Amino acid sequence: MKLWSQYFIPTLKESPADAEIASHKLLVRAGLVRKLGGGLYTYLPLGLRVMQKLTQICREEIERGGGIEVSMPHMHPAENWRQGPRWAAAREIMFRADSAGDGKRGPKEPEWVLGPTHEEVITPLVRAEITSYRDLPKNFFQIGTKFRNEIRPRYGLMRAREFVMMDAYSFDVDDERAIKSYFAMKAAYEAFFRRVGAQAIAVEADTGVMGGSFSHEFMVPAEIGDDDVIYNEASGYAANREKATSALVPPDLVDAAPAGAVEEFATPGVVTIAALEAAPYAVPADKQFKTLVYVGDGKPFAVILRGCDELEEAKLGALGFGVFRAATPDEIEPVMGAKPGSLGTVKGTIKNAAGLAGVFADHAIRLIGNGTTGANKDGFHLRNVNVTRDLAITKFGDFRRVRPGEPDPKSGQPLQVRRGIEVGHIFKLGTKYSEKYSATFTDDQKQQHLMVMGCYGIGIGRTLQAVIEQSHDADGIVWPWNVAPFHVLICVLDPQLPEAMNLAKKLAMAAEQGGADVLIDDRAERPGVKFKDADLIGIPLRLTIGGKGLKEGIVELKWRVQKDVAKVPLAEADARVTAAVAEARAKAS
RNA sequence: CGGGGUGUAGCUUAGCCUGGUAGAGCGCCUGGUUUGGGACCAGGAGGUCGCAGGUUCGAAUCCUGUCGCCCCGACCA
Repeated sequence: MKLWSQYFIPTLKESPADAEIASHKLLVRAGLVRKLGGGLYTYLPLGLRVMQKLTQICREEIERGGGIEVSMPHMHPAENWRQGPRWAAAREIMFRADSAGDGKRGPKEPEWVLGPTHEEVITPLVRAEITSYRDLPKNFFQIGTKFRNEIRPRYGLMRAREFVMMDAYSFDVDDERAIKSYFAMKAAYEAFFRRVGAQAIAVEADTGVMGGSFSHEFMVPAEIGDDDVIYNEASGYAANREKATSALVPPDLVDAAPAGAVEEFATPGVVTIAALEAAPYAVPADKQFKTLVYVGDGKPFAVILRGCDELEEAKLGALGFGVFRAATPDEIEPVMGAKPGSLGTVKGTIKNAAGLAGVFADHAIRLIGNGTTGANKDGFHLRNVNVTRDLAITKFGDFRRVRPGEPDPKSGQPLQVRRGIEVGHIFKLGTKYSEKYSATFTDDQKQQHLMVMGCYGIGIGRTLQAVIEQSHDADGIVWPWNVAPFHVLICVLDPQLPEAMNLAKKLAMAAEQGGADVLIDDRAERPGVKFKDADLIGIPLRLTIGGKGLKEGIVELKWRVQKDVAKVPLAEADARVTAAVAEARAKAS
């Protein structure tokens, strides 16, 4: 039981100037957090209590899913990362943690980094400690602070530089068991989000810099989300935009017959899809081959799409380059023979074909038939271009961005889009890390094998904010029971009356007996202030004790989610409170 | 990192264009009247106008630089 007057809940009437979205405003107004700097937040008592509840529920569910809790350092020797598979890509988001020193030490390579996740720590640990198949599987997890140098922290806790995350790492003897571990974690995530009152859906996702073979993201649908979820309600298909695909190209597609030989024609000044669509050329965008040049691990490569399609850059990750980026015009010309706008991949037209790491074609270009593409000669294009006959293609793949309305790959129904907040992510990693760190075990045939890994993350702070985003009204937060900082708020309107405070404490004890956390508002404030604050901080159950009610012989009982107030005779108050708490707990479990 | 915006009291802000005593509301302190949905009256404290330089008789205001913060883009839990 806490007394408001002796606690610390600094609520605000006005929204802070730097908050844009509802949940961010409420985080600050309800006294949950205060900002230190961009993406850095102090958790005030109320915010901390919610974090602790989220953490405990997370711990329980991950343990139920097979997790074993550990705690790894936040600061890592950079050497661990240099040995790992993603130093080049990951160092971008890492903070160095050098000695503050006196400035006389001279510049050095970073000696330590602040951990953005912990594959680079757990894998060497497991390598050293686990060598036998008898000790597998193992799944280690921790709940703690992560550091990422986000280019743009945003929306309060939504994208922070320092944030609390549950991260877990599974080690298995083979792929099949690893998939089992993966789905055990998926089930644990579903249980976690259900218990904390967040409606999160699992969607297929890109593996990104983590690497690995497949993954799911857990998304909380919200307008302010950073990610697009592509889905079809009926078929159950749901994927992150970066991963989403569609059944645009029928599996039984037969390539159109060539209409004639490839033919060059002059297109002075035409360097865009739109310009080629216009008169006098009049080539529809879906009959154009669009050629983009990227640089992967230092070497250029080409990507071909239909003119009407957009590249989904994240899908290039499937090509296996450590890092990649769009090539600059200066890098393109020496290889292709022309500037962007006149590029193509017709055999024999590429100036230095050997200089390319490959030509990767999106499946959808097969829909083009006799199309048009750049001649690798500024001011010229080629027509009657056919995919199989004419183009130099290393490999086909899915590189285009899907559009709403396209057929869903599961059922052929039209796809839809909605925004979501990514609150969790699970990856089946495979052996990417175990290989680098030689994390092997001996099987019962005395054979050495690489451990098969998975890794898993839940953004605890982000989940907190997602819950608020999903559960609030015009007056404030509406906490789900299981994560509410307190379950019961007893508003004592006349705290100077001893009988009022005595009753409050008696009811508080009854509620606590029933397993509720209780806050008593004993401040010498006017009732209006107390009610406004009560709604703002969103405690699920409110009891009101006033001098007026006491004369009538009643206390009031009100749920945050409901409008109506129940007047409870004093004689029944204990029992009613106990019953209400029991009912809420039962509903929430 | 590219584009846009912004920085004035603990918080929300006016003033800046057109240079001349820095103003309000909330909050805070004192006293009084109030007391069931953010009370009222009286009094009071609190600001080197982000920082540095420049122009000027004079700069919150104009100029340059710099730092912080916010938003849009690429990235992530």
